[in-house]
Amino acid sequence: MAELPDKRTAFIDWYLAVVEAARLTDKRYPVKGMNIWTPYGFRARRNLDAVLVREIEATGSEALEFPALIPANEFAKEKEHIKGFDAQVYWVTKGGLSDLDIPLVLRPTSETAIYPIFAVWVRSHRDLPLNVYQIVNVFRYETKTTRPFVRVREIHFFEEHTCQANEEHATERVRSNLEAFRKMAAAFVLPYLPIRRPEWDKFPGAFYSIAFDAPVGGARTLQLGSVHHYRENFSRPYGIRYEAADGSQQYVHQTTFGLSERLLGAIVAVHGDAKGAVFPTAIAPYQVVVIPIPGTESGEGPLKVASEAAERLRRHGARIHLDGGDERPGAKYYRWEAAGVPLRLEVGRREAESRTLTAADRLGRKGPVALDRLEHEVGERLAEFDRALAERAHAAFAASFAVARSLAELAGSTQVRLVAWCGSEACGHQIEAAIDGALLGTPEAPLPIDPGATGACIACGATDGARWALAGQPL
RNA sequence: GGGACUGUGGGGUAGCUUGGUCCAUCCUUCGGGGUUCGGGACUCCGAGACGCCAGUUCAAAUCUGGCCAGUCCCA
Repeated sequence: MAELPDKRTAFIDWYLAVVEAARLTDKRYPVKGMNIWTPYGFRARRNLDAVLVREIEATGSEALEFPALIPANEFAKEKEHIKGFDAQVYWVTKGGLSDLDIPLVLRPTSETAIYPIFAVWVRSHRDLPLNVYQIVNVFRYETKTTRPFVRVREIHFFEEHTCQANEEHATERVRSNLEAFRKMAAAFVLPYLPIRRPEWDKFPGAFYSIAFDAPVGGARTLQLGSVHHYRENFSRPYGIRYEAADGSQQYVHQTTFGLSERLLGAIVAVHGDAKGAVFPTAIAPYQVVVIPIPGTESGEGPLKVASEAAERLRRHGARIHLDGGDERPGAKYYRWEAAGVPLRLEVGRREAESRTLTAADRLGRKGPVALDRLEHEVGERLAEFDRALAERAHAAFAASFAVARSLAELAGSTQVRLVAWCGSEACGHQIEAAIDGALLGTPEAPLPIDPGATGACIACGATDGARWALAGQPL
């Protein structure tokens, strides 16, 4: 079996090889940017979605689902939004053999599908807040190279859409989303930084956008998701108004919160190593794989003990796989390590006789597990694995940032850079050119390193209004 | 939108410059047999490909054109 490419020097090749070796998708579907979710990959996706659902519903949001097709005239109502998505929509222009009177857009995101209906639903201040989300597929005609999970044309999309009584409440909703994402990211063991995007890079039609960026090696970053404050930018064109307590008519202020399977890509990119993927237990398709080692003369002992252990753990609620195939044990170890399974339990003659299994976690720690205390000890080892994974990820996170004091210093960056920025678009673009990437924006949370005093804008030298911003190379 | 490059079994490849030695190489994968069995076993048998359509030629994986698909660079 071939070695994986080196993660540090050939990141993209490594990433593609890991996705392939872990068997998360099948990329052979003959439409660009549309991958097949294999049973194993689908399990990961389902676990991921479960976390999203749990955390968003904890904030009082309700699931619903809108249709996938949007009439062209509704799609065109908000000018900035259209400009932003025009070039990447798929059109449905025919029904059977005849042309449609009104062409339909296959949703690239669902504002324009949902908001005409919000206008009907929202009548009174008593209808507010309206917090709903859906998990659906959206379609974007990406022109750049597509990559599994990270840049696809059929996106598995989580989108929350809300209506609030006023700007303050909408700001409050944004905060609540940031907090919900903090909990989601904890389950994924993904360190990230919430960053307010610069004006020219906010969501088309938004008042402002806050994105979650994770460093994934070198100066590269991956946007994990985003939260947007729309103010009245959509409620005006779509006529989403309510009658306030004082009898006046008011436009709602809206927010959205978007996430996708990119999170899975980030989990692979951040945690993966030279052996393949590494899944945190919350997402792992299988949390434990049990491998019986029959041996030549050990009889049925190992097999019986292995299935007993698997059955008990399954009843206990663990996601478990018993690998009873007739490959040699070593081949199975490699396979499940590449697949990112957190914990492996080995059952050979020795284990069967002593009723003590051998556990090996994906980070390389090994030790005995008494069959008597199986559920408890496996639970502890999984928790310990998550802790160690978090520690490793946070160490890498902290090491991913460095201050740059001049534009020249940005060239060839091997870290995400903190730069002093005056806030002007012209300077922003100079910074982007210097790092051959993007000015990600200004942090919305404490920085992972202490950069000291801001000083002067790295591009124009102005000291007035200069603040810390982040620059990197988005994947 | 402009340009460059690339398409060979399920995956990765050799062959292409200079057409014939190719009913296409090697690794992997898959099916079957035997020996094995605590970190990717060995061996034997078998399966599986020249992106599509035209053209040039006695002869095309190889040359030409168009199409399709993909990759990279520039806007």
